[in-house]
Amino acid sequence: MQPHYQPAGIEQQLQKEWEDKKTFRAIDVSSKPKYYCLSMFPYPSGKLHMGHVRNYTIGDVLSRYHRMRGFNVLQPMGWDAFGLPAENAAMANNVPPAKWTYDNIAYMKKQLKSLGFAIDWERELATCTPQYYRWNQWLFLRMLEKGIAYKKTGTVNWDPVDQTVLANEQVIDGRGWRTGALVEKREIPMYYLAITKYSEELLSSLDSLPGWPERVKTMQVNWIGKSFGVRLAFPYELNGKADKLWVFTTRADTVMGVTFCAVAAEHPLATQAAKRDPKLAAFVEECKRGSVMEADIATMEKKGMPTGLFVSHPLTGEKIEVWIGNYVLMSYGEGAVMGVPGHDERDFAFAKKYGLRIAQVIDVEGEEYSLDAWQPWYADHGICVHSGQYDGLDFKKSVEAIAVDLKAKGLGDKQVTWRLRDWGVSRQRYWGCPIPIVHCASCGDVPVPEDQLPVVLPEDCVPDGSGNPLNKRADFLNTSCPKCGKPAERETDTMDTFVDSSWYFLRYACADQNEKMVDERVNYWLPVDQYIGGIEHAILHLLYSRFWTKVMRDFGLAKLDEPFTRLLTQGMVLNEIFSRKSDGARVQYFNPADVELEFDEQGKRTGAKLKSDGKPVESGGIRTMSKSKNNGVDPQSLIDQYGADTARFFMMFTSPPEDTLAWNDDGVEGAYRYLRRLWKFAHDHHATISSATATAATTPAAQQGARRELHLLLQQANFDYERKQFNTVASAAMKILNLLEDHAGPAQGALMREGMSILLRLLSPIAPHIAQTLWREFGFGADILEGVWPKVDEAALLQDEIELVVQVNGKHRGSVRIPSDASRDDIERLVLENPNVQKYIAGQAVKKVIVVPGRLVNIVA
RNA sequence: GCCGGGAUGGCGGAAUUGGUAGACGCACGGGACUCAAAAUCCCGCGCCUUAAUAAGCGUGCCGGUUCGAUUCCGGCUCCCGGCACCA
Repeated sequence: MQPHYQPAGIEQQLQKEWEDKKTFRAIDVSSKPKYYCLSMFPYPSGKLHMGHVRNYTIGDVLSRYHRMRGFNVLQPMGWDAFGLPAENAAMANNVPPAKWTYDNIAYMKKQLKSLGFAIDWERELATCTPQYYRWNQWLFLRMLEKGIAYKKTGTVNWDPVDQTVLANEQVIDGRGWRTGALVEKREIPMYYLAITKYSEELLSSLDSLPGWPERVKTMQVNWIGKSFGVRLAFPYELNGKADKLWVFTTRADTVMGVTFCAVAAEHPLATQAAKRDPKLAAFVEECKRGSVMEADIATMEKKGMPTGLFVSHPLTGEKIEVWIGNYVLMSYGEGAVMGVPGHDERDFAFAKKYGLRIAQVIDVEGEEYSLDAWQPWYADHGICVHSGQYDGLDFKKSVEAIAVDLKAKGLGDKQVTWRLRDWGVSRQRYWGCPIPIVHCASCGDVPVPEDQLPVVLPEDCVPDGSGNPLNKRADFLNTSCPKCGKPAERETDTMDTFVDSSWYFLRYACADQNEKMVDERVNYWLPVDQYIGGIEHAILHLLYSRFWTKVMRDFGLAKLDEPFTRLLTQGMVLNEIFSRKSDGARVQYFNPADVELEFDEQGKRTGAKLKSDGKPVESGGIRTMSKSKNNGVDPQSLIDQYGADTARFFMMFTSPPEDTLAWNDDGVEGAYRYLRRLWKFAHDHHATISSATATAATTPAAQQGARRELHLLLQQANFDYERKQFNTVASAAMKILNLLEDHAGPAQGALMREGMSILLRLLSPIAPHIAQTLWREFGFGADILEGVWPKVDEAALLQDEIELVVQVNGKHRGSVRIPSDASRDDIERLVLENPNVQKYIAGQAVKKVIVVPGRLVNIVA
């Protein structure tokens, strides 16, 4: 045995052995219970980042732990390989996205292997290969047949200079990222998937997921946003024609307080009004500027203009003026809202700004209404006032009565609405899955017949930032109409990459299946028993995957209602952002590795400067690691310097999996030191440990305390493995080594051997290379993965005497040793006799004695 | 702005979920070993008064419930994630 810990050698050797023996190949059927452990697949951005290392180490710990617990484990890996960054890299380096992507995959795969993950690489997939994305196309066409996929117009960010559609990420402060031009909204035809048809089930089946974090389920519930309200109409007459302006409200009880209506700039009424008035036309144009992002719209200054058009209040007949409002979204509800400034904060601000009438129609007992300033209670449910026949009714009753009256007039009814919108999947981009549609002058939009799939994406295009290069590719573009045979053009939009990631977990079950999208093996492996990924995916990816799974179920492709039984949402890995404003407006970002921090004597931060020039840099907060802010940390140097086990052990030890982690590698040395100490201990006591035999019955009295400690630590580690709190598992492993070091020696061989065998197995999921190597060195067995998981010896935990904490009036005042079988009366007597207790009671009458068995006694005086 | 989450020593975090706050580790200080350094080992390490013992304060802030609150409730502050075309 080597006297010193040399991770590079043992790690490479074991990784090769695992590969040669196909140790982690998942068997499609087994008598063992199956455990499908899946980490979210990476986007091949170039190199692994810290978030990947964290994510895949958590997944690997769970996979190895369950394997040792007797499960048939599947842990696959693949590549979410389509996406925008490949096009950006292509523009920057003049390399086709395909080459860039495949090169990155090769490099990152090597990195993953060097971390020793127990992955079944035979099931690897990449979403940019036709073997994968042909099934996106196939299912899309089936959705089209069933009406789940359909076409309508949608709003996009438009860069007027580059003449191209921009992603939200490419809009910075309302301007195109490359041109700096003011971004415009533009309406274009797109394909949508009718996820809203599944709203009810997506909401209700969250209850069937006890293995999901409550916070994720809450976010999904709010996102789906089921609300009960009333859809109502304001009749009007325009150019001699009668029509109705429809709105939706969850606060029909406030309808008597309507003093205006507001419509979106894209609303037909706004369009008509703009034709009559150039000022309105200019305002409509202004509203159409800016990004389509909800966060931008919600925080921008609320502006409006009156159209001059009046509608009638559906209940009172009062004339109500229609405004155009920049805050009204065409894509939500009816594209129009009723304005109740008395009881809606946004409407209140709007009315104040434009001098519109504000009317109180709801009263809350004990509160005073004033028109001067908004009070939060104005938005509360209360009793109707100044509302004619509805006066005195509460929220529920007034909504009911108002809905009945509206219905009688044919001007509205109760309605359930959802915040969830249908999923727009068209992207005006090259590096994605082609939408399998042909546009024919005579037949219109014609689906590509199944036997002509896949529509293959040419892999040699280099985008230049001005639109989709597929539009310039004659060999892709030109085809013949599948219906009439005449020349026609292919659709050049590609699919949202969320489509690719919405079903890859099903494909892993049968990645070698080339005749079908999936086969019967999905019904063995699915649902995923444990899914692990970043909390940033709590809504979109997880919701789309749930939807897509339900569609596949309804098409008879898989027998499952939900794809992921248990979900672990890993916290983000953050790092500080350092920047400096250089000449002009451009901000320059510096990697934290190149920045030196300054501290005062108390260790408080006083400043930061760039190492290269010694001049100060500004801190821009602590955010998720990203290329654009240059605050990423490359994990490779960590692996190269310390080895995979140290990187893995440190990552697990430094923080619980679900916590946000502000990056700091100060503890890496400690993790490495621990593994070195473990190796040295194993080396120094090799003979003692190898030759000893242990049974509980033969533990000498002097060692019983240590053995009790050992089994308590095992108990805690088992508990923490089950609740997935791996930082304290690592901590238990450290405590066990501390314990063994305190009890080392030939006379304690049995204890050392038992302790070492427990320690190695506990450590094995986290630091598999060193655990496996030492396992063999001691002759515990050929493969620790086949070892039986250690069991707590309950007999070892028993003790004759226990220590009880003593409190007087809730304050800690010492402790007493008592026999572990002492009765309540005995305890009270012993404690009250205690001199220290007597001192603090100081003659006062004892009112109450609280005994928490095995823990403490509190004397209330 | 809306939705979700978080805040505990100089730092990462622990406290088996209402019962000894600060386990384990990092950093730091002191010592041993060494010609010296590294590595290693030993001791100390929340704040405050104290020579020590001992006491008081202390889990972002304000208030509440309780014999007892990091944990439960109400109200704030700051930070992080998401907001439908980053993935």
